[in-house]
Amino acid sequence: MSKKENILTAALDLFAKQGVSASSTRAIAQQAGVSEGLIFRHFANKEALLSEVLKKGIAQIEDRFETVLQSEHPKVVLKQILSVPFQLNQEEKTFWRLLLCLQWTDPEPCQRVLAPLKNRIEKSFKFLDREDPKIEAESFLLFFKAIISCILLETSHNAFGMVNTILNKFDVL
Amino acid sequence: MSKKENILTAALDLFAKQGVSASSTRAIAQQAGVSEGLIFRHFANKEALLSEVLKKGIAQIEDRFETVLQSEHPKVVLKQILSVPFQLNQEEKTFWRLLLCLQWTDPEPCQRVLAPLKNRIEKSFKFLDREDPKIEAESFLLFFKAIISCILLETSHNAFGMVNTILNKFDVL
Amino acid sequence: MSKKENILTAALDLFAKQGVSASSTRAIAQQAGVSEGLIFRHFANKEALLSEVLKKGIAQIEDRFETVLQSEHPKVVLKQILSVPFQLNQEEKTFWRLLLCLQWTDPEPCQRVLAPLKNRIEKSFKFLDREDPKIEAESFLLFFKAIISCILLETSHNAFGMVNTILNKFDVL
Amino acid sequence: MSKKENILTAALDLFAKQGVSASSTRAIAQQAGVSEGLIFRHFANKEALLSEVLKKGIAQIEDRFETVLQSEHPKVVLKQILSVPFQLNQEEKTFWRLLLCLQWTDPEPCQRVLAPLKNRIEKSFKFLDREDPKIEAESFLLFFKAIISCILLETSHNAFGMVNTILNKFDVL
DNA sequence: GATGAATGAGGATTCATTCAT
DNA sequence: GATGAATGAATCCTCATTCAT
Repeated sequence: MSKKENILTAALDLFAKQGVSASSTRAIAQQAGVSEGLIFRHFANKEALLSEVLKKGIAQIEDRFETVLQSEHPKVVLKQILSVPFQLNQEEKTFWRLLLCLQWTDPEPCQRVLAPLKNRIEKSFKFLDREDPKIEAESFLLFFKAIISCILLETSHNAFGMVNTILNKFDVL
Repeated sequence: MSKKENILTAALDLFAKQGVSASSTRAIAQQAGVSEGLIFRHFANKEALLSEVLKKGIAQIEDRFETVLQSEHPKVVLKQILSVPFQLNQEEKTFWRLLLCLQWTDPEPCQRVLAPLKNRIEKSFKFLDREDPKIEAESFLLFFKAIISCILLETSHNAFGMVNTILNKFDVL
Repeated sequence: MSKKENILTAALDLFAKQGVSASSTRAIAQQAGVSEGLIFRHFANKEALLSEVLKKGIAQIEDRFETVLQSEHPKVVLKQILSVPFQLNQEEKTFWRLLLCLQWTDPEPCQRVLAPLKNRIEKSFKFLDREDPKIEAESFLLFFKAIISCILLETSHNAFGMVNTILNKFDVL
Repeated sequence: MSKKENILTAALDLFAKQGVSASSTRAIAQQAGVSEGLIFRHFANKEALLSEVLKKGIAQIEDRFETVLQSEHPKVVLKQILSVPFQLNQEEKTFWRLLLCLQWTDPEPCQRVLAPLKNRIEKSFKFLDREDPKIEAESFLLFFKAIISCILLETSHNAFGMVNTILNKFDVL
């Protein structure tokens, strides 16, 4: 792994764990095993570093969805979506944590990630001829975000049970 | 309003808007119209200030729930709970934002606030003789949090519609 | 004890223990059981407080010497002088500590206290017809200071033995 | 001279002149011709800076004694020891001032420096078959400290005369 | 006489960032 | 590409001191 990648990884990790402004460039450099100066050779400033972290993470998330959302069957798609939170690897989890934590300061990245998903969900509910597919979709997406939060925060022991309950209530099983 | 209260208000505001570590005591003092030193005459340090902000906010939230959860009717209770996000005044909104933003660093305060609510929800679903009231309750609570997030982040234009959808799906209308 | 005296006592104590600049007026007020503002009602500022502490302590020391230096016999006088370090009460010890600690910043108070003593010692050695009474006196005074330091710092277990050795060497037994 | 050494020199100087807590890091930086931040890149904190100042100074003092205490003759050794205060260069003087000033807050460094000296003195008096070499040694050491203080504080015009008087009284000429 | 709220300057320390090498 | 020394502004916090009560 190149040093630049080390920096990106360390930054993601610390940003997600402690928040952006609580993560000093010094701490990032240390965790990356790199001199502090090097950060600024690769990235114009801390903000640019955050941008690259986000860019990289968003790409990863889009990959994940691409592999998962290949079915044409609307119910399968919806089930697949709610299975995503259980398939995340460590890096993806960390990145989602960053997205969700960051949204209170800057909601844009999180929305950017969720926008295509929302379209896809809405399309699925339209396919299923629901009365109000827009609201169904919004609610479903809300739950998607909530389940990820729940898993990342380890709020519940039974996230999987909740997903089934919800799928049932949304009648997509 | 006493200067101490000014400080608490300004701190809540900035903490919620920018996060705790991005809110300098100087900025808090400025917004409170107070000298920076005064903060540390009233609070041992920034952390203690945060603690008091949380304490005050939690008390307010508990008040809100107390007035709202007086019905004995389980369905009424559940409906009332999901109506809370729409009744919040500005200060309550700000405090919820702080709680939800903070949970990624320190989940305890948010959990402390939600714990009694969860019990109440579970009791309601038991009353309603649901098959698995625990999971129902957890899912319902998840939505509660999600709806508040949604309102605070202004993610959707139709939070109210979603609440109705959810209430419907949970069969509590 | 009046509050003003409380302040003086607390100030002496802290000044002697931690040095003047390391002793905050807040700490002094606390230890005196008094509000911080009161210090500045009784003393113009911290420096004036120090002055009064010194004034009071110097008076005490002068009292001590007055009672001790009444003999006309030169050898008795010299022995009496070296007995003083063993007769100090707690407050006097504390004040000597302040004097000796302070002398590295401001040697004047210590010198003011020792000047009359030096004259007395010199007179005694003149009485004893020593060859160079001035030097004898200076050396003797040096020992006096050193013995007090030694007792206050608890550097030796046998300060008393040292005094006898010295008295012997100065041939005043 | 490297900037780190500049800082150490400036710190020694100010610590010795004004005491540790009265010497601000800003003042140290100014006198060292260096930014305040640099102090904390080289030393963890003010206390660590003091530690290094002490470490460096103690090494210098040990050097001084090593070159001076080479004789086997006990009387020569004792004379040499009392000659040390007159041979100190400016930096050594400053450091002794720090040691002696500091001992009222933290006696350890001064004792650490004097401990080996005390042993050496005691050994010398044993060689000379004195009745009570331990007490002789302690008294002699007391005088050594006192003479240094006297020179640093410029209390007397005739420190040299005193040393001869004492050497005489201790019968080591 | 006494308090406690209040201040603004200054305390140590950390920050993001630059630069010579 | 990579380092580590260096900076100055900003951090949280403490200081001596003032003032209304």
